[in-house]
Amino acid sequence: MNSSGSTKDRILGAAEQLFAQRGFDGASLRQLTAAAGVNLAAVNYHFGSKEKLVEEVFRRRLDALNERRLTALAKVAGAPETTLEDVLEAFIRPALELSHDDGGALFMRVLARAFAEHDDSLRQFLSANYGHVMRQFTAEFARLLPQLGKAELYWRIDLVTGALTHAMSGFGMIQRPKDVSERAHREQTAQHLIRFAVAGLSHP
Amino acid sequence: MNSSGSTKDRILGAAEQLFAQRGFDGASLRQLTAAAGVNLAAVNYHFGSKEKLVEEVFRRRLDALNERRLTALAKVAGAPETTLEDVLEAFIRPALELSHDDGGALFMRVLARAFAEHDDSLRQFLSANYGHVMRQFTAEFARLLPQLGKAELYWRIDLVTGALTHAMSGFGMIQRPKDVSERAHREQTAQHLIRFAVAGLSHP
DNA sequence: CGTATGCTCAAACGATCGTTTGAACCGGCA
DNA sequence: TGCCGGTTCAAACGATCGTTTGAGCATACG
Repeated sequence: MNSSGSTKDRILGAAEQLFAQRGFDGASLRQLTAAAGVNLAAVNYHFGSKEKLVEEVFRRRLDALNERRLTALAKVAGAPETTLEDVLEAFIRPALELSHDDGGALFMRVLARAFAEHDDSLRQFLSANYGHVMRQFTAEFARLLPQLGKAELYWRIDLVTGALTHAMSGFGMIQRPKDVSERAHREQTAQHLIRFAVAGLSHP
Repeated sequence: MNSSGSTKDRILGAAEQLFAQRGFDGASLRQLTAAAGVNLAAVNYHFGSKEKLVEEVFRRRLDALNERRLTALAKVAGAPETTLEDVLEAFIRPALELSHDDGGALFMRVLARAFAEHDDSLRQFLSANYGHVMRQFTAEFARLLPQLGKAELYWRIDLVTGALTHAMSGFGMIQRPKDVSERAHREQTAQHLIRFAVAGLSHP
């Protein structure tokens, strides 16, 4: 049972963990409030409903993540010397750094679940609030890969997105060996993902 | 309401559709049996429990899919003239053909959900029954990519798997244009996936 | 001090879940 | 015809779900 921070924060932390573990439907408010060490009614009091709580779990992480992504992108977008690697770094590194924050790694699993669940209201919420981020990155990819048709570019971005989502949500078998520091492992992971994405985007 | 075939088949068909649509937890037996046009108690009578029904949904499709994958792999495995494309064809084409069977496309979504849901008993079932397929493909990839270390190879296979799962479950934006025949679109899709996977696996 | 406000609490609400029950129905065989 | 194993049926079971209620508590302000 978590007992630090405000009631709202304790609920959000426990929600992140249980949503990653059992899904949005699978995690009940009773399990969740018990894990957070708060009363059952606290969720509806502070968030209004379970669905609003789900949205708040996303908002808390995605606001920070996407701001960092767009900041990094703005530093390289449009510049003549910018490479594909630069843009991919702007997209990938903020996510890997988030994975290092406490609870951040769990959130990537929650995010992957959101992709898998075809819940319409959740997808609408994500698209409405964060769709512009993907659009900006796509525009920069299009600039750097002028030889690709629109359909071809979308295909490749779609496949790269799938690979990154899969990898960053930790479903894969890749785990940090004990003799590698966390910082070094993150660097290795970034290199793997970026080189893979470059190959997938720019192959002939 | 579906009203063709045996009760068991009607249940399996409706289950595939509703599991893809709302997830394993999200689809209730009451919705499911209503869609199949059978009595609520029929699921427990024919399958024993909801969990066993889930396993049977997987078994029905995966037995056929993996048999075709292994047959195709056996035709090229170990041969000196075999290319990476050949092995990837053996892996990808049976899945794309399955997507064409009635209900098969839905099943790929169900499969993607199984990846996203971290339900232990389901993962154990899949690993125990179909783990050998991935192992055989991995061995052949290792033979064709001798320059890659074990860790590097696993990384790349993991990323490619994520991309293919994502793409084949139809989460992406790629849809068949109206002026392209279904057969031609499947061929285009196969080419996209295979070229992408080759680039991701064999980049320098 | 008194009271207003924000929050927590145990308890209950109606709905829905997976599962079980026992009777009804059905075709084939003695 | 009469019975019998396999199947379907409506109904009910206890459990659990998200949500609501109203009393109780604490802190701050007049």
